[in-house]
Amino acid sequence: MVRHPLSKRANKYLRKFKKWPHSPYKTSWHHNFGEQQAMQILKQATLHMGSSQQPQRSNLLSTLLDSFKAYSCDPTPKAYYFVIQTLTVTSQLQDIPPVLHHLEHMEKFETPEFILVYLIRFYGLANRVQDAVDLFFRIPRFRCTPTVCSLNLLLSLLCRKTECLKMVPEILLKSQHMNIRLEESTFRVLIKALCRIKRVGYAVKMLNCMIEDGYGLDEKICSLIISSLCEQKDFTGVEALIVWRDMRKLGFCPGVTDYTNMIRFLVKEGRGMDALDILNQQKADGIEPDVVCYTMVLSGIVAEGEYMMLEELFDEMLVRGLIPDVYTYNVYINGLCKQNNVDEALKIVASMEELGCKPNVVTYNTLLGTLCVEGDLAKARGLMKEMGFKGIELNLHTYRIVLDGLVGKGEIVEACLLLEKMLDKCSFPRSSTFDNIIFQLCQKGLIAEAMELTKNFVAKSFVPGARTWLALLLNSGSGLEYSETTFSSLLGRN
DNA sequence: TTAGGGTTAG
Repeated sequence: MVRHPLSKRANKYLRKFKKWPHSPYKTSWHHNFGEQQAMQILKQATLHMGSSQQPQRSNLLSTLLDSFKAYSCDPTPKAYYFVIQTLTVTSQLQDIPPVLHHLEHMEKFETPEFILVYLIRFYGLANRVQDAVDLFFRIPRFRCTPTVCSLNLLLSLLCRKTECLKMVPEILLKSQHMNIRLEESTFRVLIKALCRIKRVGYAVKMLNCMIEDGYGLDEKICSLIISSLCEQKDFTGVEALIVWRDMRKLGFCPGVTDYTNMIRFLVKEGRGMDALDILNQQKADGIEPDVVCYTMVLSGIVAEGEYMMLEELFDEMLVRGLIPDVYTYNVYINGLCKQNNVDEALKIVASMEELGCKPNVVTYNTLLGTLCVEGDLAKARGLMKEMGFKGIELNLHTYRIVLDGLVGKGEIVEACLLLEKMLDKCSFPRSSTFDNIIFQLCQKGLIAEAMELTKNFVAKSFVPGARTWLALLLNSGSGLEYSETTFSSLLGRN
């Protein structure tokens, strides 16, 4: 049986034929249904737009308006958002202004900020910074109250590019007229940008301004400044120490990460004793430094040649109950080696093994380095054998250290054997070392061997230095009698 | 809570 819903014979008890006034629920349902249908049409239109041979450009706004009109509904913010998203994703940027114009002049609803935030972000990331700025200032015209979200977004976009930074002060000033209250997050955006463009001094000034404005000291911002300046390559240790001191004066209580960042930075800058000072501050503040902090400071102290302090600090660490690991021992052993005290260093290796801490390739490289510089090749050979027994693989450093030791002592045959092992592993010597070996081979009249070695290394894309070519040329029987210096100047190298 | 830290270079 076919039912005719509108037939007069329809069951009068059916809800839709009741003669009650429309309930708000029913109206709302109808309304929602209409909006959903309109959205559906809109979405289908975009699907066709993508697949059609001739894309119906600039029709998306009309489709939006028509589809809602067909269901007697007003276009919703959601529909506008959909249109704007589609236009950005499909790069139809020229169609965005009419949509915004319509949204501004023809609609009545308060445009949700996230729609404008979306577009501002899109413009910013698409290198249309001016469009982003214009849209930001236009926000109130969409009956939308701009918040710090939009402001932070715009500022972070501007801060991405050095050339846009000059716009920041104006934006900040105008945002005050737009009644946007700056928040700590805003300062964080700005301070981050300042740190990135290496204006940490200004970042600190801004921090001072925040405090003067009654914001209270923000530990997160302080940490951000510390970590940012520690990442800067051309920031000096002295500058870092000044910032650190100033922030502490403002009442900053550094956390373990801040201490670690600072110590690492100072050590890298070659300021081991300043790093030690920071470590002492850390202890005084009741924050226990761990093995890693101690190891960093120890290495800084070794680099500065403060060996007395090395002993003292190593002992202090043990007294505090910290257990040194292989990194710590390696630093300590390096300190002993720097004092040419290899015997004591070897004792430490033995004792660390007793304590269950296995020496590694770095431990051995450190020892080998000193032995090779001292010219004690017998002990160096012994250590290499030991590495073999213990299954510690030689790495590039090991080869280069030992190779230099052999060359330095004129052990050219052994050096060549090691070079061949390196060749097998594609580990290349420093070109100066290689040049030296070739030079010495040639001097001994082993021209064919020198040629062969060079050929094999060059075949693996190794680039010898000028002295190799010079030695081979001078000894290749070409009859050339240029002096070595003439060749060097011809090749532009020494 | 986790990661971070160590060796060469005339």
